[in-house]
Amino acid sequence: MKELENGVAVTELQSHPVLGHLPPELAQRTARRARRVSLKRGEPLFQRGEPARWIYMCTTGNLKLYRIADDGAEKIVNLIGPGRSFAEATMFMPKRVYPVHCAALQASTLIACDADDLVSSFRGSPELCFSMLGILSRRLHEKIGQIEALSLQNAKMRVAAYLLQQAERSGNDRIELSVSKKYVANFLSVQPETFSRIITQLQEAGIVSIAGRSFGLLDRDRLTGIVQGIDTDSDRA
Amino acid sequence: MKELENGVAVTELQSHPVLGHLPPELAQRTARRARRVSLKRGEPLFQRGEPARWIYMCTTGNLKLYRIADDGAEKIVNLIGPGRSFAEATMFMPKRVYPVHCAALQASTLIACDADDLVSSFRGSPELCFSMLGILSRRLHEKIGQIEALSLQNAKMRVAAYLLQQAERSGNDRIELSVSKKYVANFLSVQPETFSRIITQLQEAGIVSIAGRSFGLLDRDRLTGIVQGIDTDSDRA
DNA sequence: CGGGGAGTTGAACGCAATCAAATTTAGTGG
DNA sequence: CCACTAAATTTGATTGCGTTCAACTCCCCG
Repeated sequence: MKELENGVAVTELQSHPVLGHLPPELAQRTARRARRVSLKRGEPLFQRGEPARWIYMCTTGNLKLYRIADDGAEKIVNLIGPGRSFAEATMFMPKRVYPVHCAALQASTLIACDADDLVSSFRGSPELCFSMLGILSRRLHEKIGQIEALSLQNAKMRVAAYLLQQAERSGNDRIELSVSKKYVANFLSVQPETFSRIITQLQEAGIVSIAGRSFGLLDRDRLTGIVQGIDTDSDRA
Repeated sequence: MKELENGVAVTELQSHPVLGHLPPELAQRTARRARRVSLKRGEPLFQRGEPARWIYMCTTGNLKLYRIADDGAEKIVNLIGPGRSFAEATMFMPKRVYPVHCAALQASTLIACDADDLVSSFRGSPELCFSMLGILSRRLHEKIGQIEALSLQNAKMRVAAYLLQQAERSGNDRIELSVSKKYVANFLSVQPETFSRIITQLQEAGIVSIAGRSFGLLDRDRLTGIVQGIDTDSDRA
């Protein structure tokens, strides 16, 4: 991990989901105490259980937040891309440690903000607290969605739902995976082989087109149907 | 749903995870605007998507928070018993609606607090915000744990982990399910049949004793071993 | 007593994991 | 920029865990 110069431009904090709302003076101080961090591909940022001294925002690259089972198996809980912040929730936990591991999937750059300093900023500002409460409840909601998906949907449904979600995000019918299929598969709790089989199956059914990490949505309706359990394909010669 | 008299005793709010910290005057007002609600077995409290006008604390009985898939399958996201509060996160969501359904598993009584009123109380109090932030981050953490468990652990591991967790909670080696096995099974994302098979298997291996909804932990170490993937039983004649 | 839900047990099926291997792609160092 | 190596992806074959379907018992409560 390389820590570059201390301090970042105040304007850079503007795009932060939470810190964008800091009043000018606090934004100043926070920016001054912030650090820019750059990670090489595969390099870890922090370990689970480690004291959470910093909270982060990704500026370039991609990261994974993950857990490791006793047998060494890895489960990606979230994939983080540019503009996304993470680890803020640690600031408010009784035991202030990271609840997951974090590592870079590609060379990445981040902005790190001092947690202790921010906590004191929050103490004085109900507005800030509210935007943070909003973010946390949104994430909680998101996790409930993930749990539901894992429990009620089979692999094909989860993949279909993911593709729809990604298309939603980009606005058009093109999907560009920012990380390798292997990691997307893990995030969806599916083996890479299974993921591969499912997307080729979707391609053969004319529902999507695939070119490396680029996907094209050809038939959004049938994809929606799959998510809803109305699976009318794949059963042909 | 039966709504009894308006207002509850201030002392009752003391035991609330969040509202226990309200300053005296606010506690007064909140208690006055609160309602006591009683539900019959099976009766719904709210639906997913419904405007979240109230937040709740369970005083007696048991409730389920759940989602419903398109095919009608139900997934319990949380089981709520006496002393546990829920739905607070809705207060801070951009769209203030319940993200899950809620229904009573047994005749239950609850205390309902007015959400709008509370939000304004929070606006003035960073301390309250902080305790709420603490609760939400804790729940977020908890959900991450559930996701990890669903992805990395098989059915037997999840059951074993649940038993250990329940024993942890009660402090001794006795576990008393407060709801029927059916619901526990659903919460663990396992079919009732599978749950039944697993616990009889654990019983035959001498790891637990079962009497209805009462369990006794006979061999905590081997149970821990199962969670960690070191499964040395069940493979015998 | 009778009805219904809860729980258990048995049998068969099917989805997705696992194992194995071939092929393509991406990353790295010279 | 090329060559080399490691990683990613795909395809095929096989296995097994947990679901599903079905039948039966138990027990609580009306």
